[in-house]
Amino acid sequence: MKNPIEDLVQSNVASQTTLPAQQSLFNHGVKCDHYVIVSSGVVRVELLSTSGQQLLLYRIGEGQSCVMTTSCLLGDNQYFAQATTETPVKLLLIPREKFRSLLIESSEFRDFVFDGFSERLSSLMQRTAELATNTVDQRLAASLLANAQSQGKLGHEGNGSTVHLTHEQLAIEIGSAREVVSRRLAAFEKMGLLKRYRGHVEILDQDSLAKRLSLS
Amino acid sequence: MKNPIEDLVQSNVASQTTLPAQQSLFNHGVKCDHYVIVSSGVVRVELLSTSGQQLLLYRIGEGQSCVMTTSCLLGDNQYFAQATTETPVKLLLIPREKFRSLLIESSEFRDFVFDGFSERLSSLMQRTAELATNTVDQRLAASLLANAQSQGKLGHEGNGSTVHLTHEQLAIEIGSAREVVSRRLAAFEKMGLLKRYRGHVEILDQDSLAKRLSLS
DNA sequence: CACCTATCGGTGACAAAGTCACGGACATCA
DNA sequence: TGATGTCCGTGACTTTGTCACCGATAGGTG
Repeated sequence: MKNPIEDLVQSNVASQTTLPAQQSLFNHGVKCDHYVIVSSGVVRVELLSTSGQQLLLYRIGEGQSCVMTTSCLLGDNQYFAQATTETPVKLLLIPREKFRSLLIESSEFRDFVFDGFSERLSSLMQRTAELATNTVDQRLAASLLANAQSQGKLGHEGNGSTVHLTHEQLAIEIGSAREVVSRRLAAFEKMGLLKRYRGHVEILDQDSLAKRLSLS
Repeated sequence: MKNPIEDLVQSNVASQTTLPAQQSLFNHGVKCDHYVIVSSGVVRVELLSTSGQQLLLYRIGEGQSCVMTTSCLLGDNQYFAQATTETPVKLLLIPREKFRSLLIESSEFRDFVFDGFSERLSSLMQRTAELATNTVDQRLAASLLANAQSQGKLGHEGNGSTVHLTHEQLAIEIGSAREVVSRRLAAFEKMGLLKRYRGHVEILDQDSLAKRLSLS
């Protein structure tokens, strides 16, 4: 399905904004009176409990809409989640009234909005399932593989890759605690799967790591 | 917000079906080519993992739509969840084509559909937050209070109430294991908060139970 | 009634994960 | 060359989950 974003920009229906990285969305004028689409960059949505715990719920990538604000547009549901920019982000803003008329006029836009809801719901359920079902080892291995950036150093050492996340960040990623991640990483290192450094992890054996996803 | 269901029934746009309790929705002809609304009764949606674990995600009550099938209508997302009737259930079915045209013609219907999505998303996030944040004791106490049915026996004993759930069911409800629930209930009984019986729990001290929701 | 069977719940032993309280290592910057 | 803040390691402990097994109870059925 094609998203109708470019059309909107060209026809001046949507206005654009830019935000730097590490900014909270809801403290910066992006209120609930606009429909919001991320046109470039990544926004992370995470829960934060009263005790300061964090848990990553999902990310909003390029071309995806911020469902939370959409909900605000339509119902009056309260959310406990916080949205933060992970990278510099460009946003498309569509005023509430324009949003409503677009829903009526454009079947493509309607499908786009529904699809956003549908995908979010699906990914949230999937995430919940992973958290409830999989062990810390499995989730950690999955996160390492997902965040691995291959380091093709001039065709040399084709299997090496690095994860540029702190233990703290990995813990939020997989819904666990920093200490637990540290210990499991230490165990993985002892098995020769990876090497630990300050601020990043070097993955040595992707295949063995991948086997941990499903097994035992 | 008023839902436009009655209109739909009267105008013969929606067809009705009835299902008994404890039936899986997806094995009974309710396929993804209809938009589904629960007009009476309760449907529970739960995850089930490969190892047979269960986890209650949410319930669909009267006047609410089944978002999962809605998603199926629009996108092609896969779900790992299973929907089961908890009580006898009446369903309204709207064929896919009629659903699409309703979305265009009726702003009320459109709002209703969006609201369904929005509520689900909200409740799912809330549920995830509870599971991730609260302890077993807190969730158990909350579930007991939520499922307590007051037993006003002719104005006598105004504080007594009963929860007609097995330990197993309570465990699914709060996302824990049967044994854990048994042990925590035993502890609660030792504190004089409740009394255990086969198949149900009698709550003696609601106030003290309520205090466990937030504290320590 | 006696028996069978399925469900329900209790329990011990253990494993996995989370929490608390440290302290040390490293980087950055004045 | 401190001073500070972030990152990580670790021990001790609590909470929660898992496994294996058992007895108790309810509801049939001959």
